[in-house]
Amino acid sequence: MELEEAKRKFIESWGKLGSEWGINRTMAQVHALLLIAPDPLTTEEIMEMLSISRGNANMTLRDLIGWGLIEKQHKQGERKEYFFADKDVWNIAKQVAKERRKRELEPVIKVLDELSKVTGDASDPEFNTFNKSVTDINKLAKNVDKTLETMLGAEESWFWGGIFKLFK
Amino acid sequence: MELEEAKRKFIESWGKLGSEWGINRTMAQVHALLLIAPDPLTTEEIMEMLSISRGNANMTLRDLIGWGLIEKQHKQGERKEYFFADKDVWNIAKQVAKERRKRELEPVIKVLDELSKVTGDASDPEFNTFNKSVTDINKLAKNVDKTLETMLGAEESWFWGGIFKLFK
DNA sequence: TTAAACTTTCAAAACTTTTTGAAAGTTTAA
DNA sequence: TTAAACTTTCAAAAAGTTTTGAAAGTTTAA
Repeated sequence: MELEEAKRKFIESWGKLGSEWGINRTMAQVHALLLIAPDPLTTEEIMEMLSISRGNANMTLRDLIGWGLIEKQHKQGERKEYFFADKDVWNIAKQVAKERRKRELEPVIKVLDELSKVTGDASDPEFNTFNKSVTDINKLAKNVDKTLETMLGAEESWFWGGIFKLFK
Repeated sequence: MELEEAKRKFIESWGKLGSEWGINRTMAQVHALLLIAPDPLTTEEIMEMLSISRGNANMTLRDLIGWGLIEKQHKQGERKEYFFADKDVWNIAKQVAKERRKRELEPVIKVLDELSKVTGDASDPEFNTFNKSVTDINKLAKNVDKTLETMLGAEESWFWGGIFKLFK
């Protein structure tokens, strides 16, 4: 396979993966483009390379900055803004996990805590089934939350070394 | 909060979480409904309780079976089919992780392996940046894959006990 | 067999999300 | 100041996804 084709394929695959994980396709594609770009790119270049509109490019770039995945760079003497991606894969994974934890896991835990408090007749199967499921899911969610917290605070070394060894 | 309200809230939250994670809202809601139902439910009951159409209910139930999250049950002397959810939260998590690994992670690793093979001029920054990113992501993806494999084969005990303790 | 009871399918409709592009806003050099 | 260079916004359009419901298919009891 030739480099240009490989780049296209990479951008396409990253986009598809993103959309399967609830991150919009364009956002993932712009991220992919910046990941393989040796130098920072301008909005103009990104629009052109992915055939997307100015508005779309702008919004997507802002979102990516919000996720902590890319940064702006000013080049002295230039008016344009340049964008570049953090290329450290461990940072990327950490950043995404951190954001999703905050945006999704935390609100769910809040609801589950409330629902765990509901009281009822211990001889009512409706109540018992509800209570058991909610309590169990709450435990799992909190466990995942704590695990993430610990992992996000950790250094990358153990990760690259392979967590999986711990579970053998 | 009163039980009926709590049930509604649980179904709603589970649905929202599902849609944020690329599982469709109705599917997650039907799953939630079955999770808190003490006894198996018929298609008819599910349609009614969630105000969805027969076609939608049928499709969703089949999908949930495909994900290994619910099962059919025949009641002797009855024509209707009853559905119930596996209530073991660890099984649910395992099942979802297993499916997503198969459906999403595996295809990505396949593409990354191909892209890692692309050769080029070691003095070309375009090639170098591409190669470094692809190789790193490939390593991460394989690491995650192996970790999942190990976790999925493991018993639940260490999970409920808290993985995070291992990383302190 | 038959027909009632139930399940499945699928094209069209409803809904949701994403994208566009023109207009408004902002910044900067002169 | 001014105007050129650039960024941001947002309502409307396009694209994508989910849902509906009627029709077709299947199973079973008699």
